[in-house]
Amino acid sequence: MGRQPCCEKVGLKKGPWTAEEDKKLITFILTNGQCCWRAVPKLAGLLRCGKSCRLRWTNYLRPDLKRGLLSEYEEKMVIDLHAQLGNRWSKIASHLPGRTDNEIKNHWNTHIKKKLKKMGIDPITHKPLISSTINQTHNQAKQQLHQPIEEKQQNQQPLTIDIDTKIEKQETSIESSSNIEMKEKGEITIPPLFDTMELIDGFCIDEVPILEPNEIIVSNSTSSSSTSNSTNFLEDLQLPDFEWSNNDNKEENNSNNLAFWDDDFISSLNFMINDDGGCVNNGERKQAFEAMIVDSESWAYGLF
DNA sequence: AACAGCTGCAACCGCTCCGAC
DNA sequence: CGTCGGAGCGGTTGCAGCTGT
Repeated sequence: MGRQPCCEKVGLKKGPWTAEEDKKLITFILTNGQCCWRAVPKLAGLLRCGKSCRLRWTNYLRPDLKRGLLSEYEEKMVIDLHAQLGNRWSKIASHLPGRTDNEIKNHWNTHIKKKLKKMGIDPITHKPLISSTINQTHNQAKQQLHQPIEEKQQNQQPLTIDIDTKIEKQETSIESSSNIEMKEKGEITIPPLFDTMELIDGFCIDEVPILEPNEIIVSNSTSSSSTSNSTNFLEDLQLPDFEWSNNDNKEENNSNNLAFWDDDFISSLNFMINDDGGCVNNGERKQAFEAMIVDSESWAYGLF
C-alpha cells in the first residue's frame, strides 16, 4: 500500500532554485494568482513538484515577506509565543507579519535556543535549567528581588491575543493545561516578556549574567498600550525597523509597502516588467505588479 | 594558503489536517 | 461515516559561507 507521492517525482528537479525558475514562478503567480499548487509547475513550465513551488513562493518569493534578521522585539514575541504555543511555527508566524514559519523555526533553532540556554533557561519548557550554580545565585537573588517582583506582578497587565478558536487535536507535551483551557476559550494570554523571563518559578535573568538582558529583550516602552485587546495587538507591536500598515493613512501606507521588498526582488521584478523578451503577457504582468504595490492587504491575505 | 569544523538557511520529506464526495 | 486527494506543518538534511587552526 503506502501513500502515493505528492507528485510524479521522475524527472523533477530538486535542490536550490535558479533565478530562471524563480522568474517563471513569479511570472505565473503574478498573472494567474495562487491556484492549485499541483498544477502550478506544469502551467508555469517548471520541472518542480507543486509542493516545492508552494514552499519557494511562501518562504522566499512572496512580496510581503520581511527579509533579514528578526528584530529584538520580534524575537521577544517569538519567545513569548513559543512559551504558549510550543513548536507551532505557523501559528507563531501568523503573529509576525512578513515572517514565515520556516524562518522563525530556523531562527529559533539557530539563535534563540542558544540565547535561552546561555541565560539558563530551558528552550523547551521555558523554565530555568537546573544547576547548582543557578540555584545558589537564585536563592540570593530571590531574597533581594522578591518584594519588587511581587509589586511588579500586581501592576502588570497581561497581553491578550486571539488565536484560532479551533481546538488543536495534537497538543504538544510542554503545553500546560491552563494554556489548553485558554485555547479552548479562543484566546491565549501572553504575559509581558519580563514576566516570562524573570518570574518563571521565581527565576530572574539577573541571576545569569552571561548575557545582558537587553541583548535579548527590548525595552517594554510600548507596553503602556499593551493592555491591548486582540484588535489592536499588531499595532501595539511597533517593531522598530518596520512600518506597520495603518488604515488611517492609505497614501503614506502605499509607499511604506515598498519597505517589504527586498532589493533583489524588486530588481528581478523590474527585470520581469521591463523585459520585453517576446512575452505576450507583459501588460497583464505590469497590471498585476501595480495592483500588488497598491494593495498589500490582498497579498497578505492571499486575495490577489 | 589549506584544511577542518561550525553555523545558518533554503529546501526536502513524511506526516497530519481538512474539505469534497 | 469512510475514503481520497490537495494543502499545510514541523522535523530534518544538505550545502555554502564563515571561522579557527
